[in-house]
This record gives sequence, structure tokens and C-alpha cells, in this order.
Amino acid sequence: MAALDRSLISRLPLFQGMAPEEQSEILRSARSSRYAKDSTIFEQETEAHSFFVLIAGHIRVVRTTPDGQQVIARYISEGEIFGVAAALGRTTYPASAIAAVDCVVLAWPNALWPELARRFPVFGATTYRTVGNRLQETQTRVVEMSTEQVEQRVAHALLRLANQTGRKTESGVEIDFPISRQDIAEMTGTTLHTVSRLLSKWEESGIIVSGRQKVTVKDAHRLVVLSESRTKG
Amino acid sequence: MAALDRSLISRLPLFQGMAPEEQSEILRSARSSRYAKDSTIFEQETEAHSFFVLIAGHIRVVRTTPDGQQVIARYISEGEIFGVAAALGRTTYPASAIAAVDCVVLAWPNALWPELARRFPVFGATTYRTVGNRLQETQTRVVEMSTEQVEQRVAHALLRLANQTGRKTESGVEIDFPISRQDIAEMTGTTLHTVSRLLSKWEESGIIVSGRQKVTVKDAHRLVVLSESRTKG
DNA sequence: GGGAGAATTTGCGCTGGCGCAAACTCGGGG
DNA sequence: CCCCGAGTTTGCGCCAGCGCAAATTCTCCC
Repeated sequence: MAALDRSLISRLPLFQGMAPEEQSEILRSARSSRYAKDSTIFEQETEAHSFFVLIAGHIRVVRTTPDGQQVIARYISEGEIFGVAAALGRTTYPASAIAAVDCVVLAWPNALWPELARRFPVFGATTYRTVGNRLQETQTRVVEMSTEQVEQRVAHALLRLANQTGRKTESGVEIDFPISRQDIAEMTGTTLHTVSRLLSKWEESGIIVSGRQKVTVKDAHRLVVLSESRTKG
Repeated sequence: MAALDRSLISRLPLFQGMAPEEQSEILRSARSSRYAKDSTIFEQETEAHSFFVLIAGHIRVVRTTPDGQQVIARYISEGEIFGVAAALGRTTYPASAIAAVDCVVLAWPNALWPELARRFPVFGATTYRTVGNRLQETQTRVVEMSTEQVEQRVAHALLRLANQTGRKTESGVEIDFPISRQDIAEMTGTTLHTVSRLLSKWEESGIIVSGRQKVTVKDAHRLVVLSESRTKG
């Protein structure tokens, strides 16, 4: 296989603060793969063999319950590290990672983690900062699910998606990967029916426009208002 | 102040695998404090100055929403490390830590984290493993809140408390710190009223006995059954 | 030992959002 | 270009669990 080009990663925040030759070196032990839409990068509960950086595309991280219900843990965007079980001393993946669109991914064998973290402290520190962010986000999600109504949770989820992965178009901010009502339901702990009703209502009042597997936020401000109002208690 | 005795920590899993002189050395930079019941060890959103190990007692970690609602993120038991913002590159605490009973705590200044993690790799690795466990637990909680009914969530919470901090008595497994209906509600995303009704029902059928700020699990098996049955979908 | 405040219990009415079912629409493959 | 199936919309009935309120019981402090 051909050597990977440093330009793949030099622009990513994760590798900022590393010298060019360090970037090249880290790449030397990486393997690059393409994953077609809907294919699985790794599966929940299976032996964790590698950790990953997403070079292009979007990835859905999904937890499945014993009885088959799915919950979307998060979406991974370009430049993010994921599948970092190794860095946290786990031996299996706690969730599955599925390509939401065609993706390009770099992978390193887990066995290399200790060495890489030691040789490139910035890389290790950035990874742990990412883990910290995710822990905090996940806790925020617990708080939201404990204290907010469904309408606010869905509004929050859309705002987060628009901010993190939104693409500006002439008509608003469009979430730039296919996302179904069912997906939004699995992010917010509700049903696709309720999501559909909410989106219909919001579309009617001009806050969003949406189509099949597509949502565009037209009036983020009013969505913020919705996400904050009418708290329980 | 007097030097801390190595016996404080030598029995804790967090410090296993460290040589006695290493344990002594790590203790040399620690400060020991007592916290009375209901006092605050650190407060959400404030500058993170230290990380901690709980030597004795129980600590409640609480997230408060902008409008004042509280959610219990987790309980810390003896021997656990907590307030590890430093290890995750954060500068403020994402939650408050409050003594559920009188506590003894060791604290290290955050500035020492990088050095300690470098000098004592086992210590760093154990900490990151703990963080990994918490991330996974928190995600499990999201899944539960998304897919389970209140009754199952409360059953799960009681089982977890009984396993993690339970004390065997002649009548069952007693949660060995004061915990109110309100606390359980804040752990499970419901109201103290609903928790009270559930506990009354379970007491009537002999699954638990409970009193003011006290719960004893008598029949864990039936509680497991309750925690698994009647899932949505 | 008594009083006050905190924690708990319980009743009652209401409603947000789910479950079910059916119709509809869009987009891509043949 | 048409058809098929996945994705979406919408109606309807129902009920788990919340909000409110009041009564009751501990427990700790004076």
C-alpha cells in the first residue's frame, strides 16, 4: 500500500502542534480505509482492535439494547477521533460505528496507543480533552432527558446538529448528511411519530424546512427560544 | 501539617501496583481534608484547582440547570478518584460535589497532574480507565432514560446503589448513606411523588423495606425482574 | 419531652406523548 | 417511465406519570 500523505491530517486540530515530521511519522503506522454508506466500522461488544480518525464523511455511533432498541450516542464529524477504547483501558467497543455517508477513515492498532501517547504528548492530551468533552456532553444529555419536554429536546438536538455539522445554504443551515425522523427520535428518546409532528409544526411556522432525510434550520433563534421555554417543575 | 500515612491509600485499587515508596511519594504532595455532611467539596462552574480521592464517606455529584433543577450525576464511594477535570483538559468543574455523609478526602493541586501521570503510569492508566467506565455508565443511563419506563429506571437505580454501596444486614442489603426519595428522583428523572409510590408498592410486596432516607433491598432478584420487564416498543 | 421543620405518603385530575393503524409521497432501480 | 419500498404524515384513543394539595410521620434540636 502507498504511504499516506501528510496533507490528510495536517489541517486537523487533533494534529495541530505537531511538527510535520511527527505528523508523517504518526501516519506511517496508520491504515486508511473507505467505508460505504451504512457500512459498519466497528460493532458494539466486539474486541476493540483499533482506534480511528475520521478524514471525510459522517459517522453515527449507536448503542443497541438487549431487546434491539437503538439509541444514537453521537455523530462523529470530520477530523474527530473515535473508537478510543484503548485510551480508556477498555477491551471492547461500547457501541457500534456506522457510516452515515461514504467515509474515509484512518485506523491505528490499539497496541500502538501507549507508544503514540508517550511520543506525542499533544496528541494524547487532545484525545483526553475530547473524551472529557464527550463525557460532559453525555451528562448534559442526561440532564436534558431528566428535565426537559420532548419538544425542547428535539429543538436542542437540531440546534446541535446545525452547529456541529451544518452547511450554510441560501435558505438556511442544512444538516449535511441524511438524517431521518427515526434518527432524530433515537437521539432524543422519543418516537419518529412525535418528531414528525414537531417538524411539521415547525415547518408550518417557518422555523425549518425539511424533506426526506433532510432538515434545514431557517430560524435558529426561534428554535433556541423553543429549546429553553416551558421547563418542568 | 503532619505527613500522611501510607496506610490511607495502600489498600485502594487506585494505588495497587505502585511500590510502597511511590505511594509515600504521591502522598507527600497531597493535602487531606474533612468535609462535614452536606458541605461542598467543589462547585459546578468554578475554576478547577484540584483533583481528589475519597478516603472515607460518600459523595453526591450534582449538576444544576440554569433554572435551578438538580440532577444527580453519580455517587462517589470510598477509594474513587473524582474531580478529574485536570486529566481531561478542563479548567472548570462540570458539576458540584457534596458530602452525603461526613467525608475524608485527599486533594492534589491540578498542576501536579501531568507530573504524577508521567511518574506513575499505573496511576494515570487507572484514572483513565475510571473515566472510561464513567463515560460508559453515563451513556448507559442515556439509553435507559430513552427506552425504559420510570419503574424500571428506579429499579435499576436501586440495584446499582445496592451493589456499589450496599451493606449487608440481617434484613437485606442496605444502602449505607442517607438517601431521600427526592435523591432517587433526581437520579432517575422522575418526581419524588412517583418514587414514593413505587417504594410503597414494593414495600407492600416485600421487595424492599424503607424508612426516612433509608432503603434496604430484601429481594434483589424480584427487583431485577422489575427492571427488565415491560420495555417500550 | 415537646415542638418545628423536613421527609414522606396519598388522593385526584389532567395531559403530553406513546401505541397503533392507515394513508401518502418521494426517489431510485429495473 | 413506472413501480416498489422506505420514509413520512396524520388521526385517534389511551394511560403513565406529573402537578398540586393536604395529611401524616419522623427526627432532631431546644
